[in-house]
Amino acid sequence: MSEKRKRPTLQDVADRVGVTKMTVSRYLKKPEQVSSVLQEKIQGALDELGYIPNKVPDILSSSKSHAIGVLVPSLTNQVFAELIRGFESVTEPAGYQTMLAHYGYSQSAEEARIATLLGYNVDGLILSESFHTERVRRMIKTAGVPVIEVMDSISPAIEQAIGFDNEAAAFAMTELMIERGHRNTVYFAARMDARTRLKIQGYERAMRKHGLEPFSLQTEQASSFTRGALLLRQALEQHKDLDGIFCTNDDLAVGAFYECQRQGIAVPQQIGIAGFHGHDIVSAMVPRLATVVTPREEMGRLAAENLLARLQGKPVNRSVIDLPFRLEPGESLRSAS
Amino acid sequence: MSEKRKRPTLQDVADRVGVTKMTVSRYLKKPEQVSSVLQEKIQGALDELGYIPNKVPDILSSSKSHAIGVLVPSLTNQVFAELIRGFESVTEPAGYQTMLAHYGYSQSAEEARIATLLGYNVDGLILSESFHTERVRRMIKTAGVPVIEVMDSISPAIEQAIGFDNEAAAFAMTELMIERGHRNTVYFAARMDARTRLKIQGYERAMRKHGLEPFSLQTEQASSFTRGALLLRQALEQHKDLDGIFCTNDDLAVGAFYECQRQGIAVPQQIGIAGFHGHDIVSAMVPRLATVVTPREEMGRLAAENLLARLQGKPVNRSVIDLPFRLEPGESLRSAS
DNA sequence: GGCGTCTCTGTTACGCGTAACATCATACCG
DNA sequence: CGGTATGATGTTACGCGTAACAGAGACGCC
Repeated sequence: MSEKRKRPTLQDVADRVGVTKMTVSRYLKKPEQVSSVLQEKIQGALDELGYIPNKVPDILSSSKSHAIGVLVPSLTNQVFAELIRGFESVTEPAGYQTMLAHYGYSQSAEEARIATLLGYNVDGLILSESFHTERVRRMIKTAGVPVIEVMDSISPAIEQAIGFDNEAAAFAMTELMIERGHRNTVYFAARMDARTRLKIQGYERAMRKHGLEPFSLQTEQASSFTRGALLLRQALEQHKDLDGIFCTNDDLAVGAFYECQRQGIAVPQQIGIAGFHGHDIVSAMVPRLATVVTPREEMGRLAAENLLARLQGKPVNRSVIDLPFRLEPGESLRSAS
Repeated sequence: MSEKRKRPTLQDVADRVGVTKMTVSRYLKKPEQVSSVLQEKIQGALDELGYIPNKVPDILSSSKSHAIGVLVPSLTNQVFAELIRGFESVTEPAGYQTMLAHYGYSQSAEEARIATLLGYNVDGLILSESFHTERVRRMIKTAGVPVIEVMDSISPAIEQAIGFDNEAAAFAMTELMIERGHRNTVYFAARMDARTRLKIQGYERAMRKHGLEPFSLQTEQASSFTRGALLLRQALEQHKDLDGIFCTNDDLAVGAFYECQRQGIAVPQQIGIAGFHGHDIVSAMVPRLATVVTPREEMGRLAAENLLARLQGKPVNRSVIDLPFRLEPGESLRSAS
């Protein structure tokens, strides 16, 4: 019973039928090229042995793996789950397998993950970051695989970027808050990555434009509901006149809102709250929170479509695709005056 | 410029140094086995050419890919993101790459994904389901890779299961609700998978034990905050005496709670609410919701540790590992009388 | 009957990193 | 100095699916 039975190969199937493995291989790819007598016999042998196709030899000789490497900073962040869902809605029907890796917002980890993915001969790469080390750029160039950067419409891209304008989005929301009378708005940031810095820039630009003093609270920790509550308590201590908070993502905003509830602070009368991304929760809760709705799934879909096109040899037509965002005022900002 | 420069191979590096590729291969694995003169030269050539290690030939000849296939029904469900985080916290330091695939709760899709993953010669599989088609069982047996099923401590496992007892967890929470005076509790279910059915069984067993009539609302849709609100409206129409709802996961519970807020229904005085899993949000919100806290990350970690042990040839010591869950009463149930 | 054409199957070679074994030079020993 | 141990490098073969080409038989056409 314990003979280590090896997984059957094409040769095993061929031997059983009495043909060469080439004929079996043909049957698997284009059954009509094989005589009908053999078709049946081969299918029978495949079933009996339980043959499982092995892609590895073909990857070795053709260097095409039909797998795409997707790098995200974090999986527990809903944004990236939705991005991946959009991406796979295109790649999966096209027969591409996703190799997912995450790097915890660390550039050196990103570098290592890219090397690993290229070691499996992925046909293409999706990166969720717009700033990369020289080594990363070099590896990608050497490997010669198409790459798309998502999440930000930053130029110049390595080859192609698909995203939205984080700076402009933060600027627009900040202006909306000011317009609604939240002039002493504090920015809540977590996980200081490149995108967060862009958002802070947008926030600061809007504040300064209106003659206001920007003030941001930053933490290296990951964002979470709990973190939002902590930041709110911290902000109340440091900034007595506080009348608004703009959070780098919805989690912080939701957490901050709950803390307001606990402290008996009226939202939006005393403090206005805005988040970022437009996840399901901010529109489900009472009150609905203001947020910047970003095109997560569409980014994923477009990235997949463009990558597949390039795998078919089509050239990059637009090196930067800037998708629109949308301001959702919700009920957590004061009424327009 | 457009000469299609191929990715450098070990041979290219070797040629540049004037040795055979075997020497370069040795340098990469055990540098001390190569003379110090060559060490420098080889490193220089590696850097110059930007050599990227290629795992595929080795996978072909050794059938070891150092990759593990992880199958989850859905990525946007936070539960699985946390499971994967726990899993990778062990596999990543051990040098294993995760190949993630999801199957949208469809058995035929699961079958196809498993075949694809085995096509890449993954060294092991993690499945998030405890019920499988005969073909799936056969494929796994034929491929001869170790498999671990997570999310439920169901026996018999294909080989090994690591999870918790969904039926008992639902039973326990239902009893707690009854004890707290929520005797007309309705069960909210979504995505009718095997685990949901087990939870419903636990709920029904508890209700019947106390002479109460079970009543569950089910939808094939994915669960979400919005869905929880819809189900609450539906429940109020169909069940006038309703004084409690127990949701198959936290998302539904949170959504149902917000709908109570909108309708001016007092929680927990009029309706008690309980969720399932213990995500961050239910303990951050006001009031904190009752929930069953499940060991998501630990399941992932344990699954990884056990799988790695088996890849090193250790036998399965416990075929079913039953992890504890914990009832968190929160503030959304009436006080103990 | 001879020739081209078509259909089906077989043959050969390829991709590339590494285990296992072979070889060679040097060092060390009694 | 013969013999053996040691270290460094080279040689060979392997894994397995598939592209490209080759061959064989059947058929049709003039």
